[in-house]
Amino acid sequence: MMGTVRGTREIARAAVKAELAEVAFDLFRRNGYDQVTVNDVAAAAGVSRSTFLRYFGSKEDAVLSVLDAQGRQLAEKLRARPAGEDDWTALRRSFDFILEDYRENPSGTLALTRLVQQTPALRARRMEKHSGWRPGLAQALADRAGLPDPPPLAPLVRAAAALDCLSLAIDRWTSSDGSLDLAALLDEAFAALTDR
Amino acid sequence: MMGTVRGTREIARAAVKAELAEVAFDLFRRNGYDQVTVNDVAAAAGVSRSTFLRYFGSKEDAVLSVLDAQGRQLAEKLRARPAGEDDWTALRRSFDFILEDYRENPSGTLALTRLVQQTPALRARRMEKHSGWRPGLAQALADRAGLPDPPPLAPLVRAAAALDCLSLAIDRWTSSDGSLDLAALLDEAFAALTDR
DNA sequence: TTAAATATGAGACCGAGTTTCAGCAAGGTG
DNA sequence: CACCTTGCTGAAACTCGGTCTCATATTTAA
Repeated sequence: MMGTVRGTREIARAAVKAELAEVAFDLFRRNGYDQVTVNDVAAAAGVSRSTFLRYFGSKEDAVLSVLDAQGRQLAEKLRARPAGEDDWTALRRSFDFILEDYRENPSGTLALTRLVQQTPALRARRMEKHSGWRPGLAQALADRAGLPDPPPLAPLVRAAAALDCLSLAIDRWTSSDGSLDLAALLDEAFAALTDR
Repeated sequence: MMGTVRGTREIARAAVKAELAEVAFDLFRRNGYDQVTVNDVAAAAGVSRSTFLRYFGSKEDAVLSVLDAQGRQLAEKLRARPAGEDDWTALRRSFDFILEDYRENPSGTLALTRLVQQTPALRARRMEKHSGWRPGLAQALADRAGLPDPPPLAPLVRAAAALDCLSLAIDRWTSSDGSLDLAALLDEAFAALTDR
């Protein structure tokens, strides 16, 4: 399977979007999410309100649009796990690529997760995105197990629980200011599910 | 421990609130949540917009304020479970009182869960409420197990996973138009967690 | 060069939610 | 009975996020 072909147009769009996201994030972090209006961000980025809202469907997405790619990758990673592996191990291992981001850039990710944690609107939106990942992950689990369509409750429940482990581990890591080991926290969370 | 003393004032307030909720629900169900404005509901209930928004902090809460009581009761029920019981059984059993509502009034609960399922804003708000229940349930589990403060990840993870079971089972039951057995679905969901 | 597609900006518009203020009914006190 | 306090209500102004429309570039393709 080939990577998606991206014209110069698309690349330019992505660059602008990244720029806007960074401007927005800096403002939010400095002055607080609720204190900064969409107008403020647009003005700071030298762009109109309309344009800003065309790049991000909502104010929250200026912070959380990174998660969209993560969700897609996550389903891929899960499908790439060896066939014999049990659900919990497969789910846990498919999270590894996310942990890399946190390991490579702790200060950046910490700033972001802190902002999310402090802002109810962002917390809620993150949960929505996570819950949007559930069907894809559940389908991946069902396919791996050769389950009939439509899949029963079990894979959905496991996907949901695993995603909870991820968010809860990240939240705890954030609360510790990054001093705890995120991978260990995630293992601990999964253990709470698999140990009797 | 005695029940809370409620003056006539409080009772009147509760009655008005219930009346408003019903008017709102009927309108939402008939015309769709997004098509009905807060003004519409207020007018239909013969009350001002201000008053409506004083009773319910938000439009969503006109539908979902019932969950607030459920959350409080849930923590109580969990604390009332026998000491020796394992976490999963205690969590599962503490959900029983919720299932009673569904058994007693299937058509009403079906209409409500359908509305919630069809409306992204309501789905999101329900998730927020559920996630707000997690700390209370986790604390109850930690207290039962005699865990030190602050509780580790495990009880939080288990509370979250159990609540996912509840929502997923209810959603599946709703999708089946109430034809499946909700208690069996909930058992099935929990089994996906406890079975290896 | 021309024509079609695409990105931007501007402004009107809608609806949720907050805040302020004024009126009003109920209940207690002298 | 008159008085005053307390709390509920309605009206209106305001902020802000999000949608929609239209006009105007700017680019790409033919």
